[in-house]
Amino acid sequence: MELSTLKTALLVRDLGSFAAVARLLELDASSVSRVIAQLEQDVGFRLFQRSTRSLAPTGEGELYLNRIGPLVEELEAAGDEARMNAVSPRGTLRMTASISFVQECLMPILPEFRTRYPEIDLEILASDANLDLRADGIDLAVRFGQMPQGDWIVSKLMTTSYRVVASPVYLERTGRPAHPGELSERDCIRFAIPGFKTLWQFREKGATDAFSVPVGGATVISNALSIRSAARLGMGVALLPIMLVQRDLERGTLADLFPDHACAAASFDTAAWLLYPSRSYLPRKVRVMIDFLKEHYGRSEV
Amino acid sequence: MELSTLKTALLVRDLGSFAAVARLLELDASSVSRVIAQLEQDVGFRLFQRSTRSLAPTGEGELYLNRIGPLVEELEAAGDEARMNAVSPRGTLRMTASISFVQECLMPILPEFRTRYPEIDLEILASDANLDLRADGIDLAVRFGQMPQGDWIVSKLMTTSYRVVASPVYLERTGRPAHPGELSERDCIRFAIPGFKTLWQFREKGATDAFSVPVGGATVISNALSIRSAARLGMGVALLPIMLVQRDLERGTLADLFPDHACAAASFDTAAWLLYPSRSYLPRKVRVMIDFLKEHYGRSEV
DNA sequence: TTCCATTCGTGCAGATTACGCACGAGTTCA
DNA sequence: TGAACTCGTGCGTAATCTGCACGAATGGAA
Repeated sequence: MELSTLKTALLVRDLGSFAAVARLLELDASSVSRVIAQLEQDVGFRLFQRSTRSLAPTGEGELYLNRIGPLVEELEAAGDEARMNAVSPRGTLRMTASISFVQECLMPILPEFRTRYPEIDLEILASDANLDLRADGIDLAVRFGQMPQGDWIVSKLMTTSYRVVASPVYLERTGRPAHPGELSERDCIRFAIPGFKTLWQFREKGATDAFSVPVGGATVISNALSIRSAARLGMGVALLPIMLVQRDLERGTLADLFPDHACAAASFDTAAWLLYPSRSYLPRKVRVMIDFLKEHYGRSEV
Repeated sequence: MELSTLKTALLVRDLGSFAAVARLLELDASSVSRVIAQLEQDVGFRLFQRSTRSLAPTGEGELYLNRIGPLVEELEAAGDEARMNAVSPRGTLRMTASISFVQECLMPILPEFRTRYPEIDLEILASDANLDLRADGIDLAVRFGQMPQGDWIVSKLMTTSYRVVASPVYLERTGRPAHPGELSERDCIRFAIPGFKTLWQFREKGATDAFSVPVGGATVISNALSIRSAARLGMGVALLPIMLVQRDLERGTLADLFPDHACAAASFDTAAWLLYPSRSYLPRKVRVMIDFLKEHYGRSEV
C-alpha cells in the first residue's frame, strides 16, 4: 500500500493497459503487472479483470480506485506545494519547445540558469510536434504562433516577427528583388508543415492593408534550422523568424530583402507563448524558469 | 514520497522522538532517521528541528504534516474498507485476553478458526494487564468484570459466574464446610490484584439479599490458572469462574462447596465483554472473530 | 560536578527487494 | 494464417533497505 503502487493502479485504470502505463513510467510491463498483483493481494480482491488482451476494472476495483484517486492527487499536491515553499527551488523541470527555439534561445542561457538554480534538473524535449502537456507530464512549453487555446495557462513571452532573407551570394547571382511580388518567380525555401501556407504575407511600413504573395520553389524543409542553412548556402529566399536570423543579418551572412515590410507566414499577430498546466498553484521551479525566460526575452521582439 | 514514509513522519510528530517511533515500528532508530532525512530531501526543507536530544516540528513541517495527516488516514481507511469487502476475510488480527481465557477458552477453538479462516493471521496477547487498545493496535479484546467504560464498542460475550471449590483430598482432611460463613476459618487461596477483595460475596438461591464473608489464608496468587492448580493440590478453597473449573467439577478433581449459593468476588453482575476500537466500520476479520466467539460461548454462562 | 543513559546521525556489511530480460500463452487485426 | 500485441512468470543481477557499531551531544541522577 505505497503511494507509487496506488498511482500505477490509477494510471492503469486511466490508460486501460499495463503496457501503456509501463511505457509512460519507463519501466517494464512485467513490473506493472507485479505491482498490481501485489496490490490485489493486499486488498484481497481483483482490481482489474483481464483477459489476455483487454482490461477493465472490476466493480470493487472501480469503487476503490474512485475512492483513492482524489486522495492520492491531494497528497501529491501537498507534496508539490511543500516543494514549492522550499527556500531554493528544486525538482525536475520538464519543458518542451521547438528544436530551433531550444537551439537558438534556450541553449545560450542554460548555463546561467544551471548556475543560478543548481537544484533544478532540466529535461528538455526539443520537438516541433505539439506534445500533450498533461499526458507527457510537461511543466512548461514554449509555443509559437497565435495564442493557443486549451485548458492551460498562457502567458506571452515575446512578440515574434519574420524577415525574408537570402544570402549575398544568391542575390549577386539572381539580382535583388525590388518588391515582394517578385518572389513568385524566385526559389523560395518553404516550411513543410500544414498551415504554413505557400502564401507569404506582407505589409508595407505605415500601411494598414496587407497583401499576400504566392511563392514556390524547389525546396521544402520541415526544420527551421535547416531552412536557414539552405538560405545561407544560397539555395533561395527564406521566411524566418528574426530570432533565427538576427546574428546572420548582423554578420552579413544573410541579407534582409524587405526592411520596409512586415512579413509573416500566416498571421501578423504571432508571438512566443509560455504554456503550463492550469493548477491551483505554480511550482517554484516553473515560476523561476518563466521569470528567467522573460528576463532574457520578455522585452525583445524577435 | 511513499505512504510508509509519510506515516513515519506523522508518528514522529505524534511521539516526539525518532527512537520512540522506532520502538513502535520495531525497527532501528537509524532507519527512522534516514526515512525522515529522505523525506526532507524530497520536499526540500527541514520537517523537524532536532537538537541532539529533543525534537520539534518546524513551521513548514507542521503545516505540511497537518495537511497530509487526514489524507493519509483517509487512504488507510480506504484500504481497510477495501480489505473488509474482500470475499474472504484476511489480514492480521491482534487480540488480547486474560491468560486464563486464552488458555481455557481460546486455545480449544483456535484450530477450527484457523481452518475456517486460513487467511487471517492471529496475534494473541495473553495478558492480565489492561492494555491500551489503541496504543497497542489491538483489534479485539476480551475483558472480564463489570461492563467496561471508555471510548470503544462493548459487546457482551457471555455472563460469568463463580464457584467456590476445593479438592476432595482437602475436604477429606479438613471436613466440608456446611455454610459459607465457615470460610473465614479456612485457607482461602486469593487473587492478588487490587479490587479483588478478600470479601467473598454469597447469595442463597431464591434469596434477594447477599452477604459477604471475610476470607484469609496463607496463599495469594496473581494468576487464576495457578490458583486452580493450588486448589487441585489441596492447598485450600478457591473462588474461580465456572469457565476454569467446569471440567474439574465434572471429573471430580474439584468439588463445588456451595451449589445452592451464587458466589462472586466483587459484584454479581459480571460478564465477559468483547471490546473493539470504535470506528465507523468494522473490519471483517474482527467481525468473524466476534461471531465465532459468540457462536461458541454466546449462549453459555460460565 | 561527574557519570550514565539516551538522543540522533553515519559508515559499513549483509539481506531483502525490485528490476529488466526472456519466454510462453492467448488474442486481435491484417 | 501470421504478425504484433496483450499479460504473467522465472531468473539473474542491481539497487535499496536494514541492522549494528560507533560517535557526538545533551539531560538527569548521584
